[in-house]
Amino acid sequence: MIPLMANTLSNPSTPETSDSGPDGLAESRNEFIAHWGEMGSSWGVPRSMAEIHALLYIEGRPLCVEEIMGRLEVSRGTASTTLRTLADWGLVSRVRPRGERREFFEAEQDVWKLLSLIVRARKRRELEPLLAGLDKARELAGADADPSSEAYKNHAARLDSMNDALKRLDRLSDLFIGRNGKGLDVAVKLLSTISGMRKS
Amino acid sequence: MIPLMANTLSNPSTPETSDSGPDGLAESRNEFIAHWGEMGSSWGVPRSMAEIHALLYIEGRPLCVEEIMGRLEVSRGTASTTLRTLADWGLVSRVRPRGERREFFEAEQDVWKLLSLIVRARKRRELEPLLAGLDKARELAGADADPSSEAYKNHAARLDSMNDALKRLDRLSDLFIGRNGKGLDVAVKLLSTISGMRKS
DNA sequence: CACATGTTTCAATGATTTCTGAAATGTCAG
DNA sequence: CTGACATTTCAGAAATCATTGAAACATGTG
Repeated sequence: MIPLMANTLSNPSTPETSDSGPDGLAESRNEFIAHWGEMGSSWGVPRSMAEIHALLYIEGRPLCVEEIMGRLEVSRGTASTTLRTLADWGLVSRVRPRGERREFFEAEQDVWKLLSLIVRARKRRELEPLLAGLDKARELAGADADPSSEAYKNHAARLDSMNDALKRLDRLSDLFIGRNGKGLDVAVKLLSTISGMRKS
Repeated sequence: MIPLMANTLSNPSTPETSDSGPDGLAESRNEFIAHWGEMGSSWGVPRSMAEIHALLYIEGRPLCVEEIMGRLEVSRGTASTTLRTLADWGLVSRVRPRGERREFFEAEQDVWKLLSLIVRARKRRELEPLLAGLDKARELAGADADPSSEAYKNHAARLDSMNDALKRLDRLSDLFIGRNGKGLDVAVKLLSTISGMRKS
């Protein structure tokens, strides 16, 4: 909710974060990274991709590849590939400080925008192909079956109700994606109020 | 980057009619099973678990283990383990026809109920642990840091906004789960109307 | 009880995904 | 163009995850 974009782009070559002893902040960051990585891996996202993202998010400042590699103990190859993917998903952006040869990476800091980017990516890569697959299944069903048989009608009804539900989810995710990563905030707030008026 | 997957299920030879059985329904079922399996595997669900579920859903009738094994070419062990998991998630139920020794399995046919069961399971197994993890990270942050430092405040704000967003998602999923798999339908309808009222 | 039938478990195996590291490629300043 | 540095790529290695198959277990039956 609070704009956290106060990044210290000014002097990226000088590590300005604390490097002193036992640091609660560092512990806390590690905890966050570990949990985010865990979650990622149970949702089909490579653990180190989730970890790299978590690191960039929780640091809140642009990091170079070397720093990421060192912090998470991943290879250059993994870092490069993963950062490209994260950039493709729109979750991190590339930054080139003036007079700096290296590339830096910075994670989106607005959490709702973040979630909406994730939803958008998964919708496109998984939900939509599935819907297309259902259409194909629908066609195949009609190919040579007797359209008046019970079996056909039941089967078609199953495909249709699945299709219907997933199309609604698709629309729901459109809502989530929202125009400017803000409409979604509104939507969820509204939803919260709805939960109170449930009567069942 | 995206591996091509062989489709193990549908092996559509020539659409020649009047052979042994060019059954449009069967083709259609295979198509559905293949796509559902595909989706499952990109969401962290073992392909064969998704396939078994798809088979039970699309057949719409109780099947015994033998039939499942034969249809999807999986081992007895996989079938048993997977069916137990599906039953734990509430997605399939065990059925024992009278005078029948074998156990039969039947998938939930109400799609919204189905989705709400999935949401419920993932919420409990993944979202809630993550929220607990964030709490822990929050504590660690307070351990020895200077609570008035900029670094501390920014870090805490990041954890908080993440926590806040995920808690809302959690509540949103409660709404989805609804009482009897019906309140959720209402929720989605309401959501649809919301999408119309925001233009930005 | 002994048997027949059906189910579960789990170590071993197999398959797939992810990661590494070094070579190839790109970029830029002089 | 050359050299210094940065990034990407990708074949193979490693790690992870899913599956098998057979033995152990369960349950009902004569």
